[in-house]
Amino acid sequence: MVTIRDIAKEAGVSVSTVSFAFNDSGPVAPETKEKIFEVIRRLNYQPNSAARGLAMQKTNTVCLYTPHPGSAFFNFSGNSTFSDLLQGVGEIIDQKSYNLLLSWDNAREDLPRALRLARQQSVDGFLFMLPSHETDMLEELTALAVPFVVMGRKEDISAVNTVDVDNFDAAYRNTKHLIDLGHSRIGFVSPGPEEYLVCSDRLEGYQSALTDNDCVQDPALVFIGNDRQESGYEAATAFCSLTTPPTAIVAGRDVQAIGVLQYAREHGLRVPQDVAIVSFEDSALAKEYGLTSIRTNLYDIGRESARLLFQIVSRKKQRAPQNVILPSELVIRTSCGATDSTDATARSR
Amino acid sequence: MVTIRDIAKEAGVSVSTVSFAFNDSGPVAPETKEKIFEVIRRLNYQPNSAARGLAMQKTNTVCLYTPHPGSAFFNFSGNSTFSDLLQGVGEIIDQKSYNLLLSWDNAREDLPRALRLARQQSVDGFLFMLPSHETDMLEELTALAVPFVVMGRKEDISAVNTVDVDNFDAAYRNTKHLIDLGHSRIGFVSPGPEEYLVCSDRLEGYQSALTDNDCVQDPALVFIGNDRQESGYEAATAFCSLTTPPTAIVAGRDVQAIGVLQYAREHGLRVPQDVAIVSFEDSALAKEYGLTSIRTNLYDIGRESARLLFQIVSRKKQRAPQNVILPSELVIRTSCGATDSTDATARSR
DNA sequence: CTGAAAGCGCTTACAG
DNA sequence: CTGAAAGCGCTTACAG
Repeated sequence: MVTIRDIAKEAGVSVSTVSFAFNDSGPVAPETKEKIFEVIRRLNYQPNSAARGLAMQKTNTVCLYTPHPGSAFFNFSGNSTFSDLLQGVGEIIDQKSYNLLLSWDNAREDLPRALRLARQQSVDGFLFMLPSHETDMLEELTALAVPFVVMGRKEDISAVNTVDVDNFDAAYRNTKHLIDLGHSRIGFVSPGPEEYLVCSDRLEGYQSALTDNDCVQDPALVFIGNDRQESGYEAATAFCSLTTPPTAIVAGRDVQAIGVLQYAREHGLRVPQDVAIVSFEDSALAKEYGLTSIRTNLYDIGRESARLLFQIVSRKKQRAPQNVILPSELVIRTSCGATDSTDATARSR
Repeated sequence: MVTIRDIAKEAGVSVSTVSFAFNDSGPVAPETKEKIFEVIRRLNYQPNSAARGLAMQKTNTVCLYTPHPGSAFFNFSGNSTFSDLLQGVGEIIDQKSYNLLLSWDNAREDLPRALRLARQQSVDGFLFMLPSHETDMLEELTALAVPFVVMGRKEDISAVNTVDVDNFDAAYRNTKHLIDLGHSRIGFVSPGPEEYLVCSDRLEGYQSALTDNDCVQDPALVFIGNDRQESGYEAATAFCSLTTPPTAIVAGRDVQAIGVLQYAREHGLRVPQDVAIVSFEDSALAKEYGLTSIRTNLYDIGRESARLLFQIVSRKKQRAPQNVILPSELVIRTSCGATDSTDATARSR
């Protein structure tokens, strides 16, 4: 491989001059600079990143830390989760010309991978996509003064940087919206297992809205779903087998809402007249099926997290951690009955 | 951060001895070693990766190079593509304790990102997930003697290392299977745009099977679909509006097959009696819906590619490139009519 | 504007 | 078995 010395020799200048020219970090005479760049281009020179990193104490790469790729969480919010998130993160990474290290925990190892990477100074910062708390790790990272931001939790561990949509609030608003439309018996489909913060937050938001508005809190009206359309269908089946079925359903994610719609269609239930539906995500599906849904975009979370991380990385001195709450927007369509609705099921496909 | 000198000082030995002990790369007296490790543990020492990389000329990271995260290709084979692939790659990466750099092309830059990374010696090798040929880049990489393997193409550019399932063969067998069952008018739903090798290979396999067996080749029987269930539904709609609809359909991917099933159910067509269906992927969906499908697992491709890459990376001298073709298996279920079929639509949900 | 030199934190012959 | 020293390829004060 071609090194800076090769360039210096070929251009007849010193190594430092080449460095100054290449990085535009020192005064170099125009003609000298020109000559140097001619050689650089001719030899396809690129500075060795390890050498540069060592000298500058900087890697130019950030680590996106996720649960194991095979885990359910990885694909958590439906089809596009991770790729949406990645797109948001990638946009900023691109912009900054950084590298992205993708890492996850390895059961075989004692030391969390992120900690090792931090101690090795392999990356300049971390973006965490954590299914649950890992307080110890985050504390050590803080102690080491390694920049990081946690994505997708609303917990006010105000000691760390976080970016999230307020899932509690989103669920609260979703539910409240149905209540305002006159519903009081409302079913809830959890987007996934309760261990996930997203899920418990949404559940709690739903419950609080009910409580605050003196509505029934029936455990039979809560169904733990997953990322498959089927789970929405199953939830609807369960709800409708009750003596008093709910008149409205809060689906934890758009695919589940589709499952509910399917059930409704197959069983001659009109939406929203017989059952009103609201959902989360506002994915392409929501648009297609006329679902009222709350926009909780992982793309935004990815982008804002990355932005925040770069802010921290580039700051010299420590600052108080930031807790970014992304606005979520209730997008009203036909499935909830708030508009002078054409029947949503009629849209079929 | 704690350096090797800190350890040496604290343990009262030289820096080289610490290095020998830590890496088990030289003779160290047992007591010395013990003392050293005590200090290492106490101070949470991990060698600086840039320094180590510079000294050893090795980064311990490989790059998974993909189209831009936002691109359609990224999510190409349906829901789980990338995460499946990643799981396969991740498994091997974990095993080798390597790092994974995720990279993609940036429209704003002239130089392909992979080339820059290679020249910078930022990674030890590449895993390419390319939608199309990038011959120039691959050639320079070869010239630079940078190890890489290309995933997901069957082109016999035998000059580079590749890993793929034989999509042509898979489509051929899928189609032949239907022909053997007595069908001669067979529709084909492309899994995506024809520019993608996967798609053109599958299309050609389908066409060859028809030609070899004297079946009709009707352009109206080829529908270009995408990664959505709807495209299967639309294909079925198009096919059934023909004067002579096909009696069997080769769906380019499982979700499309589901779309076809849905159409069949809604229009009272029995599967496989009225229309037989075969598909690709053998995803969880195929199992659930009793689809006959060809197993073309991206998990396998990821795993085998990573394995091959590590083989190359660890080899000292260059060897002739390998072209790995992964076996694909035709999994017969009820949708094709080969078994004494219970009606596949009856399974509904 | 330019260059010689120290230093980033490791590894690895080479002596002892 | 142990240590002093060179070297990996950069950057960056410091002199000139």
